[in-house]
Amino acid sequence: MVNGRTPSVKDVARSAGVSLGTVSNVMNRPEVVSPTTRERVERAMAELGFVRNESARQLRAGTSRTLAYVMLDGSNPFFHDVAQGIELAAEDADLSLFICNSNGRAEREEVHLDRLMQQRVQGILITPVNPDAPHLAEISRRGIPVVIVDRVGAGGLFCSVAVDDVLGGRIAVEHLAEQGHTRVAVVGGPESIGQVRERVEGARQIWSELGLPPEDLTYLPTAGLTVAEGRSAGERLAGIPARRRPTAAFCANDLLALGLLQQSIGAGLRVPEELAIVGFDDIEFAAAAAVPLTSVRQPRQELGRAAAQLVLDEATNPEHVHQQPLFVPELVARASTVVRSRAY
Amino acid sequence: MVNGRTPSVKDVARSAGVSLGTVSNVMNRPEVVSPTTRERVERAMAELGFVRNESARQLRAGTSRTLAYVMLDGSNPFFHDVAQGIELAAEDADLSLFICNSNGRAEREEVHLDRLMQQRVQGILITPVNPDAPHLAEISRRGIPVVIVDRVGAGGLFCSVAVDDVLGGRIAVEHLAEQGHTRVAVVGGPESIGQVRERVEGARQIWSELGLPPEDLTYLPTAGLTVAEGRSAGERLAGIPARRRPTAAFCANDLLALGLLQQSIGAGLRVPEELAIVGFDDIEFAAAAAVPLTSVRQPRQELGRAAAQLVLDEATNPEHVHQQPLFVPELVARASTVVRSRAY
DNA sequence: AGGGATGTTTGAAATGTTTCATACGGCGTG
DNA sequence: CACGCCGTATGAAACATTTCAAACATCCCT
Repeated sequence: MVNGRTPSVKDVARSAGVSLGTVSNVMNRPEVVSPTTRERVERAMAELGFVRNESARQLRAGTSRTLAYVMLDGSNPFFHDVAQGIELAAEDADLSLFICNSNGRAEREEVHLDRLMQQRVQGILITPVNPDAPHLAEISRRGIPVVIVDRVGAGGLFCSVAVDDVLGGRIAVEHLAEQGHTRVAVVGGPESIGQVRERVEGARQIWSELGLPPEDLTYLPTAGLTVAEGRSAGERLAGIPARRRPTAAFCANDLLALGLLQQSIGAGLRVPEELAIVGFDDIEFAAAAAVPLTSVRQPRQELGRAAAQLVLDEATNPEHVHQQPLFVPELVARASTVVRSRAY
Repeated sequence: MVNGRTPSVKDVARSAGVSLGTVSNVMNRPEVVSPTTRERVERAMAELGFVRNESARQLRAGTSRTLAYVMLDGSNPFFHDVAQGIELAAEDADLSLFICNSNGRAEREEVHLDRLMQQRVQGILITPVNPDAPHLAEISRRGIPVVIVDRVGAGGLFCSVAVDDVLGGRIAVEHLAEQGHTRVAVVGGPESIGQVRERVEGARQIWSELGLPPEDLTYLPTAGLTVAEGRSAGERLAGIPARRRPTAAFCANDLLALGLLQQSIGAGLRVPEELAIVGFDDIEFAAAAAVPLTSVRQPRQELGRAAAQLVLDEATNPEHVHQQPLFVPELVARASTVVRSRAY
């Protein structure tokens, strides 16, 4: 604090009457320095208000102490739950977590990845706009561990942690069929989003396996996975004549489902009696909706935690081999599909 | 890429047949280098796959290119909207944003702040557990700009950006009184949270100014600002005999309000006829609830953006003076307080 | 007394940038 | 032809750490 400049190891060394190396040892290998000098150095640090300069440390040591997560959609609580899981794992490993948000835009994603490379982060977790984008492979080739979250990376190039989205679509629609529904809407889009494609695919699979006519599974495309899009899908649904209208809807995520739910109730439809609704992700607000939402649960935090562990393994274990664990989704039935007396 | 090591300016210089300084100039002052050499250098960079080492840059230049936001509660979408506003401002200034989450725990907050100091971030935005904590002042004294978000910093030590919480409490309860309610519950806690104290205070103020008897304003304390706590408050509310039970509730934030709404509807109460509900923050899920929630709106993104601008001003403008702008909250009336025919 | 062995401290080198004073090379002018 | 000027390019120093071989001190053992 002497002359405005923030003190460096050199200042601490001078003030404690030891050499540079000793100060460094106090910070990094306290066991090799004698208790008395260690204490002297520590006192000097406290007096001067010394704060280690992480840039210098990293430059010399060559290793950074941060992970990064690039999430796909900051307005979807699902991704924050994933981030929370990553954060917990990072905390255990004494690392910081840098959180970025691409908002679904490839060019934002690339800007963030560029910066992260410049920072030489230890590893990158990402829910990518497009898991096949060449820059991801490029980063990995450079030796920075990359783990894909909530998607399966193509060709085994990366580790990835995901839920079986096809299976998720299957169990959602199977549940609706079990409830006796024979006309079902599938709501989601755009199809450029892999998760959407697979969930819809799962719905179609089970529908045909159940021997139900394909024309009774109506696909309602949306321009995004937001509450507003859900409402708009609801309007389109309401426009279908009642006798042909689906009696149930499977939405590709919970935001859509919440929007659909709100619009339908507002339009006077009873849920689930006139329209049953299933979402996907099981975010906290699904259970908290006024008609609690049936949803396909992903283990959100666990997904993040597992991904973080993989990235750390890749960063530290020379014998690391890429893995692509698939979690099994689970249907959580609530009032939006089950008439009151039978719920729980 | 030659021998595994990532290439440095030196490698680029050698490969392009120029000196170190020239390569640096290409990156930092392209206008002083002749077009032909510039192009040669750029080609070399591309060929080698050069990525600038930010640690080294920062060490030498003394200035980092990141801001940080330490948020109070990662599970509340409100703070993510604030973060989004900060991010937009950071993007304009070509800075990265480091997002941390203290989860309301002072010791986590301190760990994060420590790390941020070590990184020598350009500025810190924070919604603190306790705005009077001495370490905040200490950081500021060291020359790192600190801006308090969503609270007013004590004693004008920092810049801060907030909404007038007392006023927010006033307009919420005034609105309920206008709707004819004469028994109102105020739901929120713990009182260690400043925002809660002030919102409750505002409610009390207007209640007494309206000449209503204090015993008809029931304070229902909660242990946190979560959906679950809102449900629990709902149970306690339902336990009050109908003729003494409040006919309206003002919740200290939207998560509480959503929980209360859900519990009440589940218990068969009609909203708003039997129980009117007002929340605070106006998060996106407030409007999306099955009974859209009346809420006191905070300009969430704007809050973040303004805070970022203040921190940047403090970081770059030597004549900076601390400011504490207070935004004016605004009541957004929806169906949870206004009977259908009158809503909008 | 000599010789390890052990435990602690030292000092210099190295990390990858940016900065800045200096050198260089033409070119127009006097 | 010498001079000064201007646009470019150079190279060494500086930034704050970590690392590591070497020096030093102490003690024990023969």
